[in-house]
Amino acid sequence: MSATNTARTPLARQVAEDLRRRIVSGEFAPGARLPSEAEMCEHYRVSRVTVRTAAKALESQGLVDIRHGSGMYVVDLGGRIRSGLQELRSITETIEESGITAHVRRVSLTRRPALEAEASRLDIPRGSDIVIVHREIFAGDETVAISIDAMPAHLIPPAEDETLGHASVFGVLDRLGLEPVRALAEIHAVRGSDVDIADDDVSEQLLVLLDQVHFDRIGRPIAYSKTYFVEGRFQFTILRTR
Amino acid sequence: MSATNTARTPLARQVAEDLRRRIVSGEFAPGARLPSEAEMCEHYRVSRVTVRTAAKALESQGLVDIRHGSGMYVVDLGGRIRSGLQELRSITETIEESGITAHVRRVSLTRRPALEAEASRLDIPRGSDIVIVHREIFAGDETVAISIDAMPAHLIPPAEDETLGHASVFGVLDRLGLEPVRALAEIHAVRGSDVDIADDDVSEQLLVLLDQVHFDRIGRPIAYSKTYFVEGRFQFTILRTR
DNA sequence: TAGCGGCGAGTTGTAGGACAACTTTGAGCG
DNA sequence: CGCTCAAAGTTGTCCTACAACTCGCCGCTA
Repeated sequence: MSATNTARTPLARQVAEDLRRRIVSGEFAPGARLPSEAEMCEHYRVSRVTVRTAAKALESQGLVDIRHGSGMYVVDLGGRIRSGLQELRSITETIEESGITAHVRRVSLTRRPALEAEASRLDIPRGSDIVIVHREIFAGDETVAISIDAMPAHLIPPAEDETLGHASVFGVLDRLGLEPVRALAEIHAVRGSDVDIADDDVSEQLLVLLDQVHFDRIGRPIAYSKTYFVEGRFQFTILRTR
Repeated sequence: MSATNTARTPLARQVAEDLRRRIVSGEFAPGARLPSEAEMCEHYRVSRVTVRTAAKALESQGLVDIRHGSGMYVVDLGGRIRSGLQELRSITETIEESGITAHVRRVSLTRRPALEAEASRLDIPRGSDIVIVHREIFAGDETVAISIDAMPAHLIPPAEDETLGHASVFGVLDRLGLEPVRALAEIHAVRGSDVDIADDDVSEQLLVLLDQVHFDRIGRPIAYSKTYFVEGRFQFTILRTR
């Protein structure tokens, strides 16, 4: 890393991401003290302001703890995972990180007019088309989750229909210049038998529904999704901070 | 607010909290541009470093959006709530904020030796005493949630037994100098009939279980709690950010 | 010798000024 | 009317300095 800002990503963000990578990679053990701000300035060849901005970002992510007069420490939550649902990343990615090797099967991809409720959630004219991707995520032969993703059709060129849904939906959105930066999620408990897309494997189970709307940087909704996790087969966590 | 730092809370934090208060109070509408950093410096009588630190904190809380060369804007999520579970605050407080006027009833307070699993979660010697508070939160005559809080008994002087659990447990912990700054939460879907503390009102319902461990600044577990939300009666949200 | 107190080095928090990078606006021109 | 571009405004980064806090070391004392 150098002080010359070749990319358009702010320096502080670059530093934060590298620091984050080094921490989760285990270069710094939980509870360990990180190098001082002065040392990091030398290492990254940036000013103290930049280092501090990066450090503060990691702190509010709950990754490190900054103590006045003492130093910066890697947060130790007793071996429990620290990357949780409060950080926006794809569901498949989240599941992978928990150590489960998951497979994704696209059940269907549909283009059809949006219902009233769908149009209102995506803030689009009622009756305009949306793209709906129905997927199943499983580990071995067990279903871990079922997901429904919906996006305004005008955002997705038909050429993408082939690829969309076989891997992360995020990847496709990124390629189209639609970067979701925020998502608002609700959580519900539902019976598998009450979910019409559930197959036999899950209809007897309880499900945790993660009901989300994704937004881009300027606050426009670009997708919504419903992810049904089969209770007990995959456990996500939420790190709450002050 | 003044530049003289009378309290021991850092200036940047004070500014962040006041700014936050002003935003949620509606002084700045969603989508509106906030005063520039320079203007805030004058208003709060602090340096730009402090203002920026506060602003960055609010940004990573998902409350504002800072755009290089343009300004700072209140995040607009289409009227949906923005204060979610990713921020650590008491459950009662969270419920109140959603507009529901909730009442708390303490069902019981018990001191007894910790079971194996409990001791391990709280990182205390097996068999040492813990304090268990069983509470019910309701709106009108409907049960909204049932909660179980457990803390190492040696942290709670018996004199507190009277008050503990009639309001927020956080308040008591604060007074004892035990400030929880992080919590790791798991979420489960459970049947009311499978929860032994459920009364008749909820035993027929589905419940969302929020299973948490609370930590202090240096990473010691100081409490764990299980909160059972009756599905459909109170909806919490999670704001996910990148 | 054990305990206490305080000094000092190291570290994070805040201040102020300067310039770079970026966005927005609007005046001027074809 | 639409385009270019200069200028003003705003956030990003750098530098230097000092305040506030933490922690270990060392000497003093009982």
